[in-house]
Amino acid sequence: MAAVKKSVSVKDVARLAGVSEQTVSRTVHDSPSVRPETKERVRAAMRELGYRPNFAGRSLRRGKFKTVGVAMFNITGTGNLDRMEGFAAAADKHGYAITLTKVDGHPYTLESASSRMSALPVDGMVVIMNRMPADFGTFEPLPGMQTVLVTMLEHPLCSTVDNDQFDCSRQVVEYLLGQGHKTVHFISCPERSLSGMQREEGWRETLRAHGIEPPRFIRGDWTAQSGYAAGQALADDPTCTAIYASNDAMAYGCIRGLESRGKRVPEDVSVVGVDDSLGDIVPDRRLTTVRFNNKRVGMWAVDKIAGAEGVAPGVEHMLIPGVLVKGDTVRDLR
Amino acid sequence: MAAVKKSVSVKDVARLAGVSEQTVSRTVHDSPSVRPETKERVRAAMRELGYRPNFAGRSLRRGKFKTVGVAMFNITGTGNLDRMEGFAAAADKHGYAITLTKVDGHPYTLESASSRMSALPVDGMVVIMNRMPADFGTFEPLPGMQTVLVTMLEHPLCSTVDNDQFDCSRQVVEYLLGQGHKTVHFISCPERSLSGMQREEGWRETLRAHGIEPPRFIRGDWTAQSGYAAGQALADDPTCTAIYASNDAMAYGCIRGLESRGKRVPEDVSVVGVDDSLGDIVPDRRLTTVRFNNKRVGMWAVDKIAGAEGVAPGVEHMLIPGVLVKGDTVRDLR
DNA sequence: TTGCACAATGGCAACGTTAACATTTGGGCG
DNA sequence: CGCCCAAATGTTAACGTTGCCATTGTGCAA
Repeated sequence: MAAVKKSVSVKDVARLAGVSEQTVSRTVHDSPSVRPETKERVRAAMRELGYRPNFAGRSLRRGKFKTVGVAMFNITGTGNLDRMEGFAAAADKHGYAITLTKVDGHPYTLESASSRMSALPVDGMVVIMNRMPADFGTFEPLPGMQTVLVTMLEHPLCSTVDNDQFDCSRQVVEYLLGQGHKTVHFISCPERSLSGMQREEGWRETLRAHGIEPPRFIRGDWTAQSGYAAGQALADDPTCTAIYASNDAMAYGCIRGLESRGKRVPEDVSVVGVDDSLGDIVPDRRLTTVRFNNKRVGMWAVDKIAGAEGVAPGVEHMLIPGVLVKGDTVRDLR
Repeated sequence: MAAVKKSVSVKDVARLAGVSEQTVSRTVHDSPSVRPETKERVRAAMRELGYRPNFAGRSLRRGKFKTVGVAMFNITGTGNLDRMEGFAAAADKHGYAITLTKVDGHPYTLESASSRMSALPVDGMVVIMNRMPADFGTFEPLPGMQTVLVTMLEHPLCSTVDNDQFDCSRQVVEYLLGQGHKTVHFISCPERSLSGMQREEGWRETLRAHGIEPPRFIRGDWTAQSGYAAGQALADDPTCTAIYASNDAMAYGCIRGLESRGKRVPEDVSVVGVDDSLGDIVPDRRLTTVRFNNKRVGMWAVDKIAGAEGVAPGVEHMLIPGVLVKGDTVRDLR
């Protein structure tokens, strides 16, 4: 029969097995200094009572939680699922767990994420930044709580990791220029998006680095509808032979918008997106796009915390490049 | 200066503020029986030392963790992000946190999810089931650990919650029949998917309930490519005036496949999908589809655990219906 | 036979917090 | 002036685990 007591402790197991609490503890940790037959007796007692180690007692004793906290201002967001996959994979590897917390974005500060985490059982924390927190410059992580920010911006006190948005734009623009296009038009995104702004900057800077003055760009809102409108607007521009859209949805919308005005892709205009999110959704085309490795971003963040294991860890900044995936929406003009 | 000691405890604060540890504890919990000026003195000490309550000590004392564990076999999956949004929202409401764990799917058993959670600081757990676990019938939740399964199947010992997949198909089929279609063709999904199988069953049963023998259906693989092939195959079938696809990607692929064979949607054939996932991705169409409320599914699961608060909670089964979203891909034949 | 090394196990204390109970203090009232 | 009550604060113990050190038992060499 199961025990009546709420929770079974080492003490109960010890009593039943006729050994000391210490021997039970040693058995739990499979210490070599317990005789096999004793171990078996203890294990039998554990099974009979349904013993499972109490996390609180254990971490109180050890002073470690073996858990990494993840603070998100928005749970729903492109790439978050892959990042979580990375968090979970890295945590698993180190025997850690992940504690997830939604942080209210009013105000949008690192401080609010940090204080939200402070009373939770975590050894370190990861903050996913979508926008620019008001206190980014002045924020100090909690003492003893290693804090990793998921952002392309560098922080003096916190390690950071993110997709390399700037490099993403560089790859796209240089690829298109390499195909003989004289310039690259751009469909941007809402200004509040940090990663989008970095893509925009990468586009502009790369063109300039090749001596090309960036043309006027269109600001979309991430949706295919806005890409569609942009495509229609750009269809009449004779200088426009290549379009780079901030994400795949806008790129696809743009293609349809161009087609609605009689332009063909890629024969008349080349189009490139970002995210590689349409592979299973658009059946008759293979969009040229950039695939990020968000899982790796997530793994890096958790590795940084769980892998440190007491070593005083320095602040590091990691950028993970995306991969250009060539589809059938770009034409070689050469 | 910050303290040199690793962690600051109530004892340190008490010493600095010149009060007892108990008074510090009372201040932390804002007890009315501490004089305001004393409280202020204690708070000043806490600030100076950078005190933050130790989770392990607290839950050891209380015997509660205020945390719900979520076990997933696959992190990446349609709707998981929305479900997590729901988990986090409900947890927040009750002052709980969420601990996320990836469970190895070999073997794919509830037991492995359960034992993975058993040593973590959680008061209850949620398991997201994508497939049928080998031990579904025999599984017993850990004593004292309330377990909620996210699945449409009912379990004798665990509460369950999920989208109502059966009702989803019923809504779609009855809507199409109501528009005057004589039958509804179906594009299914891989057999291992529980929710997909339930959609298939709902399609079949609803047709039969209307005295219609279900036509042969095509098994897709969730991708637009498979939907495209299905659309091409169905284009030549004169009895096919309405197609119901197991998800939006296949529905969209199907539309393009039909169009590639000269059929127009909805003039010649009506098409309906499931998930409402293409709203921001397909610019020039509004697919008729079913929108599920995964956030509500997630909230229900966590509410069930965090809202119970010691009350011995009965086993409940909850199905959350989706909403049919009417787009422009269905024609009224009447 | 004694001494010694080593294997196996036990006793104790401490981690940080807080519920329950105990004590002190001050004020009002007869 | 003494009594009692309530407000404010203090003391103690316990939650479950495990590191450290002590103790016991066993076999072997001297």
